[in-house]
This record gives sequence, structure tokens and C-alpha cells, in this order.
Amino acid sequence: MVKNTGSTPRREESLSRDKIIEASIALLDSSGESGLTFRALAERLATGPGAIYWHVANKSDLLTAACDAIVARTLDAPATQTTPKGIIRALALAMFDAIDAHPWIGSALTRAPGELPTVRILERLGQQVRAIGVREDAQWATVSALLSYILGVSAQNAANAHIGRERGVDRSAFLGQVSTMWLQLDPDEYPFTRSVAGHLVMHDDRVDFVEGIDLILGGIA
Amino acid sequence: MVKNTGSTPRREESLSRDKIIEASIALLDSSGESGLTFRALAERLATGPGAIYWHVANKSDLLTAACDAIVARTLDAPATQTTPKGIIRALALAMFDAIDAHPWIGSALTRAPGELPTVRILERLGQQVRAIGVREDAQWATVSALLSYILGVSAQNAANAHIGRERGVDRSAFLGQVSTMWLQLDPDEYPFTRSVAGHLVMHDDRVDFVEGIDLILGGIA
DNA sequence: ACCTGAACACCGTTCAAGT
DNA sequence: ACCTGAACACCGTTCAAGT
Repeated sequence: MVKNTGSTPRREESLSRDKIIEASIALLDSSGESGLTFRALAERLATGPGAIYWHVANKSDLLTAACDAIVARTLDAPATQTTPKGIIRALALAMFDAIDAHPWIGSALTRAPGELPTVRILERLGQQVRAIGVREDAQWATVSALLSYILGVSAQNAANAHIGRERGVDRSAFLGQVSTMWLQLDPDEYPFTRSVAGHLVMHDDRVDFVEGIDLILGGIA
Repeated sequence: MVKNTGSTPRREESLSRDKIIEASIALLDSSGESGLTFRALAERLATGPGAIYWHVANKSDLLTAACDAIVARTLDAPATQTTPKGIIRALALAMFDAIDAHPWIGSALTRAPGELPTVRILERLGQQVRAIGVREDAQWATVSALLSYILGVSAQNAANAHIGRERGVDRSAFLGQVSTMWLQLDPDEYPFTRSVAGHLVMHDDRVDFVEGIDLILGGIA
């Protein structure tokens, strides 16, 4: 049995980067993006706001770290698909569901370009695009289109959830509000928007999302 | 000549929603998203912060209004293309350039889903997708894919510009930093990301962007 | 009807001081 | 090495009071 070599025995409840990130995720999940506050976090961790800065550079660092923890977990799920396109589809859906469960990662993802969370997704997509057999010089464009699309949907879903929370209604009720807003637009100026307003309330986001992925995948072949 | 019918002659410099929005755009263009402050705005307009609230509901309202002003101007440019796909391409490029000139609209766009600025783009895209001859029940999926992709790229470009500004470097210098970061990743875990790191510095964002649009348009036919 | 500006209730971040 | 908590320099928003 290893004895504690230091003089001051470490408490089990001592602060750590991981513990701060876990607490941040809990806070973000329960109270949204505006719920993540150094003061609220400090209270939850039974410490002062300054203590957190010992383990974390700043708020943006904290947010991307929390985001990365979720993304890493999400991508770690074992692949049940076997074809490259199937894996891409599954991967995209896994991200969609993760953002549905943690809307705040949608905005966190887009706010930290080139950072670890985005790179994780980029890499996974890239490996499958290679497996499809896309020519070397076209790989970047393909992967970056997929990534932009996924991030675009993510950000919009996050925004939907955010505004829904603000108005105290759930996601589908919010879409209902948007739909009635669209129906009040000028018929001459906004014919298309009015024509899809009805579809907006009934549609399944998840299905539409994969259709978009398939559209891009279809453009490859 | 029409006489002023009211008793108090209106000053020419009196506050108005439009004047507030113009001042906001100037502030956002010169100092970024964090530069838009009710206090800074009040100073620029030679008034108090409270006065602004008479013409504008809150900061989010102000930001979407400023965003909408830019989007409306951008989409008002006369179409030089004649084919539906050509118009879509031109429209997407116009948005790309607008976001390049005013990076803050990237995040403003995604933060106000279903609002006027997004609907303007949606409508334009929708009309052209109809013109292509996409079946009624597939129109929504197509348009929403295009929109999500455009918004996704927008948000990322905005984020790139934002971080670049924070670090005091320009856009391409920032991409250079990301590129060297990617080259330091583990070769076994991140082969694809490393292989495209070089491409990241040399590529033309604008060209890549249209390639993505074409990929989606290709998936339609 | 429209504007003023002080006041309220917050923020992220820093830093001397403690252990 | 790590933590504390007061203090700094801000925010968005409100609202009594003015014209």
C-alpha cells in the first residue's frame, strides 16, 4: 500500500479540471448556456470563483472543454454500420442526438473552430470519405461540406432550444410559433416560406437532417 | 412647402430606430460583436442608454435588426445569373462575401432562427429550388440543407474572424496557427486531419464554399 | 411621446493574502 | 501548489423624473 508521500493529505473532494468540467456540464444541461457562471460553478463546487482559474484558463476554455467531453463520449460509441456512408450517417445522427440532449454544444462547437471537438468530428468524417474512395484533392471539400452542414444544423437546433427555453415553451411549441409567424408573411413576397410553414410543424428534424447528409453524399458519386 | 404641423419642431438629429441600427452596424463593423454595447451606442448617438430602449426592445432585437439590414441589402443586388442553380450559387456567394465583410452577422444569423433575416434567404433559395423542378415534397429538405450549409459556413467564418481579432492576427494568419496545431496531432489518431493541414493554409475559402453548394446541388439531380 | 441618467443586479477576471 | 474572496471594470435593463 502506497503511503501519501506529501505532508498534506489530499482530500478526496479536492478540485480538479475534470470535476470542474463535470459540474459545468451539469450546470449547462440544467440551466442552459447562461447558467454557466463562475459564481454558480463555484457555489456548486463549494469554493470561490478564483479557485477555478487555477485549473481552467477562462470561460471559453471551460466551454470548449465541456463540449469536447460530450463530443468525445458521443464519437466513442461503437460503430454498428459497416459501409463508409453508413458510418457517416450514423456519426451525423449521433451528433444530432447529442446536440438534442445538450443544446449548448451546438454553439460551443461553432465558436471554437479548429479546436479539439471539431477536429474529432473532422477526422472521423475524413477517414470515411477516404474509405469511399474520393480523390485526394477532393477530400477536403467533401469533408468540409459535411462538417459545415452538421455544424450548421447544430447551431440552429441549439438556437431553437435556447429561444424555446427563453419563452418557456418546448421545441415543437416554438416551431409552432415560427410556423404561424411565417403564415402571416406577405403572400406575394414570401410564397415559398408560406408554403412550407405547415411542413415545419409536422416534420421530423432528425429525418430531414439525414436527408441533407444523403444529399451531400449523393453529390459525391 | 409643408409646414411642420406639430408644436415642437423635430430636430433633424432626433433618435430613430434606423439611426440606432446604422450606428450599431458601424460599431459592430469596427469593434466586433463585443463592441456593441448600449453605453457605447448611447455615446455615439449622444444620448443615454435608456433612450435606446424606446426604439428597440432589447439587445437581441437590435442585433437581428442590424443583421437583417445587411442581409436585405445583400439580397437586393440584381441577379446576373439566369439559371436557377446559377442564381443559387450567386446568392450563396453574396452571403459569403457579406459575412466576410461583416463577420458578426454570421453568429447573429444562427442566433435568430425563423426570424426575418433567415427567412429572406430561405425564400430566395426556395423559389430557385422550385424553379429547378424539385418535387413539392422534397423542396423543404433541399432548401433546408442549403440553408443549414450556408449558415454553418457563416458561423465558422464569423468564429474564425472573431478569434483572429482576439489574437490580433488576420484571418489567414489564424488559419496558419490552426494548421500548425493540426500538424502536432498524433499521427496514428489523426491521419486525415494532418493530411489536410497543409491544404488549410493555401486553400481559397470562397472556392471551397461553392464546391459545397455544388455538391448539394449535384445531389438534387 | 420621447429622452435622461442614476441605480439594480448581475457578469468575467485578477490578485493579495492565506494554507 | 492550491485555494479564498474581496475588488475592479464592466455588462443589459429598468424606471422615476424630466421636457
